[in-house]
Amino acid sequence: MTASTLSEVAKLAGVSPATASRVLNGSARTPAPEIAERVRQAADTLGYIANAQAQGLAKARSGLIGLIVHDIADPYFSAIARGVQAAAREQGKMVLLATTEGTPADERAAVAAFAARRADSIVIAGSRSTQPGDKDSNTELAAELDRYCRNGGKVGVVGHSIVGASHPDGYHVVDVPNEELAAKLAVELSAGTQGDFVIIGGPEGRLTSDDRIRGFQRGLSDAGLPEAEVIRSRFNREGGYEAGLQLAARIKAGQSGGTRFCIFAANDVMAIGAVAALRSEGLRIPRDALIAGFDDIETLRDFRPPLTTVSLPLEEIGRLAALGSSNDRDGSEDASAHSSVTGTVVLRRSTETASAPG
Amino acid sequence: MTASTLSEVAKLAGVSPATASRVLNGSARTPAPEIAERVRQAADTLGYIANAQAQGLAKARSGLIGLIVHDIADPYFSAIARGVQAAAREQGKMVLLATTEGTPADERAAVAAFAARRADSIVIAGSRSTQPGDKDSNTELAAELDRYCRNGGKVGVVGHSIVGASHPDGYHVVDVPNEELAAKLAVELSAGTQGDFVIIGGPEGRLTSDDRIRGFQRGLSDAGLPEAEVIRSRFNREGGYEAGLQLAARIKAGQSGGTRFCIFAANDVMAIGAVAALRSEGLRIPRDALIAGFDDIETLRDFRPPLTTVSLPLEEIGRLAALGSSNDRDGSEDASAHSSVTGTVVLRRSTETASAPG
DNA sequence: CTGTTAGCGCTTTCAC
DNA sequence: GTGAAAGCGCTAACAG
Repeated sequence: MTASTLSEVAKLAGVSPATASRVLNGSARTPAPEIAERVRQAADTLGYIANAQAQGLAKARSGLIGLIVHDIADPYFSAIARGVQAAAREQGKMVLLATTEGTPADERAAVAAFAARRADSIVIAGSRSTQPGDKDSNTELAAELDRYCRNGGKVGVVGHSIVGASHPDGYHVVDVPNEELAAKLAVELSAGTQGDFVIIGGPEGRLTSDDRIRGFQRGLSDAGLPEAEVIRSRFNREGGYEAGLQLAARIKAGQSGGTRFCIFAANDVMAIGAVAALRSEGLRIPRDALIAGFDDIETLRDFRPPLTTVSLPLEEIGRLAALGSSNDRDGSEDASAHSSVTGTVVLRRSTETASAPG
Repeated sequence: MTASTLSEVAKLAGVSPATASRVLNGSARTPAPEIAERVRQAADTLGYIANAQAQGLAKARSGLIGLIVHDIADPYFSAIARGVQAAAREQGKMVLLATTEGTPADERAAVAAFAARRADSIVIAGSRSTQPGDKDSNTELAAELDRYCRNGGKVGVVGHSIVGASHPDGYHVVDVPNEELAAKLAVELSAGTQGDFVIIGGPEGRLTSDDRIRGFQRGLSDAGLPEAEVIRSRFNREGGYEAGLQLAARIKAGQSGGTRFCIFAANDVMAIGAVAALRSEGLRIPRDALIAGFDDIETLRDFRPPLTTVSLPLEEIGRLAALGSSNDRDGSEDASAHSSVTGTVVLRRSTETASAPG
C-alpha cells in the first residue's frame, strides 16, 4: 500500500489534477471556493500528503537548507544549528545535516550531496583549514561551491569567506570579528595581569583559531607586552586537555616565573579541557593560573570558576547565515553579501587576579 | 544556467540515458568498461551531479533519515543526533532535522513533512508527553506515524514506544531502562546518605521524566526509605534553576532537618541548573546539599563538583534507533522491534557525604 | 550488453 | 475558472 497521489485526490473530487494542485498547494489562480472545498475534503479522506520530491522536480526547488558542521554534538555547532533551524522554520523549509569533522574533502562531498538534493541554500559553518595537506581539497571545495552557485544555489558562510571561492552574488558571509575581539580580550586581560601569556590554539591553518590567535597577539602587542607562546593542539576539548597537561607540568616545575600564566584558549571547549587537565594535576584556577576562552558556550556558563570568554551570538549567527543565503532575497538589491555580528568580552572569575582561594 | 542532466551526459558520450544511468549510479548490469569510461569522462567534463529528487521519484526512496528532537542545542539531543548522523553516513544517507520543543503537534507536523519528503525512516527522540492538554495531538501524532508506516516507512523511537501507535513491523524502539537505572541510583545513594531525598522532575506526563521519578521512588522504597517529595519544573536548565532556588530557600530556612537534602534531578541539565541556583544563594555542593543527575552529558563531565549521574550511551542510542529503523533490514526476520542499551550509575563527588569542604 | 519505452507525482503553460 | 498536455530528471522493465 502506497501513499495516495494528487490524481487520486482529483479523481475523488471529480476535478482535474491541475485544479487539485492549485487548491492544495499555493498557486496564483484560485479555484472556486466550492470546488476547493471538495478537493480539500477528498485530500483529507485520502490522507493525502504531497510528494515533496515530485514537487521539487517540477518546481526545481527543494525547500531544503543544507547545513555543514564539523560535529553536531559540539555545543558551538549545535548552537549555530539551532539558529539555522529557526531560520528554516520561518521560511517553511527543512534542514539537511552533514557533519565533516572539519576535513575539506568531506565538506566538498557534503556540498555535492546537497547540490544533488537541489538544496535551495547551503550554510557552511566551522572553520575551513588552510593546512598544506588540505590545499587540493580546499580548491575542490571552492570549485564545488562555485559550481553550486553557478547553478543558482546560495551559500551562507560563517566566519570568513571560502578561500578561492568567487561566484558573484552566490555567497553571503556572516563576518565574525574573531581577530578584533581576541585583541580586545588580550587588552582587557593585560590590564590586570602580571604573568606570562600563553595561547592554546587549534592546529595551524585552522582559520578561526588563527584569527583569534593573531588578534590576541596583536592585543598583547598593543598593550606593550611581548608575543605569547602558542601551543598547538586539536581544536576541541581533548586538545585543550593535552595542552593543559603540558602547561601543568611547566607550572609545577616553576617555569611560570613566580607569577601565574594567563592562558588564552582559542575556544571555550578547549579552555574547559585545559582546566580539567590543570585540575587533574592538582592545580587550581585562578589560584595557579588564569584562563580565558572564546565563544561563551551556553552549557558551559555554569562552569566553576566562571570562564572569562568572548560572548558570541551563535544562534543569531546561524540564523543570519541561513537567512542571508535565502533565495527569497533575490531581486531585492539591498541584499548585501555580508552581515556582521558583534561579540563582547566577558570577564569572569577564571581570570581574576585578586581572588579568594580558588 | 542550470545543472547538466543525465541525457546531456549520455548524448556527449554517445550512449543512451539508460546506459549512462547504469554506469553513473550503481546498477546490477555493468556496461562495457570502454563505454563506462566514456560516460564517466562525459559526466566529469559536464560536472554532472545526479538529481536526487528525480532519482527519489523514480525509485520511490529518498535516502533521507528524518530526525525529530526537541532542541538540537540541548546536549542530550545533540549527542543522539551525532549517533543518528553516524548511522546515516554508514548507510550513505543524509539526515533531515526537525525540532519541536517537545510539543506533540509540532512532532506530528514534522512526521508529515518527513512523509512528504518520503524519508526512508524517521527517528523520533525526546520524550513524548502525556499531559491531558496534549491528548488529542498525541493521538494525531500516533495516527500520522501509523500512516507513515503503512506507506512503508520505518520509525525508530528512543525511549518508549509511541502511545497509541500500533503498526506491526513499522516501529523499532530503543529501550532505555530509565526506571531501573533511576532505582539503582536511588539504592546506591541511599546507602550513604542521611538526609531527606528530593526529586526535581519535569512536568507531569513527560514520559522520560516520569519513568525516572518512578524508578527513583521505587529505589528509595526498596531501601526502606520514605517516598521523596517531587518538585515539578521544566525539563531543562531553567527548570532546574527555578527548583534550585526553591530548595535553596528551604535549606537556608533550616527545613532540611539538620541533615543535607539529597537532590535527584531527572536529567543532568536540570541538575546543573539546580546547582547554579544553590550556588547563587551561597550554598555549596556537597557541603550543603547532595545532588545527582541523569544522562552523563559529555560537555558536563568537567563540571565541578563532578556530578553523580547515570551514564547513558547517547550516541549509541541514536545509532541504534537509526539503524534499527533502517529499511535495509527488511527481509531478514531477525530484525527485532526492539534494541536495548544499558546505563551505569556513576557516583561522583556531588553526592559524597564525607568530603572536604566543597 | 545496450537502447526504447514508460512512467514516478507534480506543476505549468496553453487552450477552452 | 478549469482541463489537457507536456515535461522536470531519472530508473526500470522490456526488447533487441
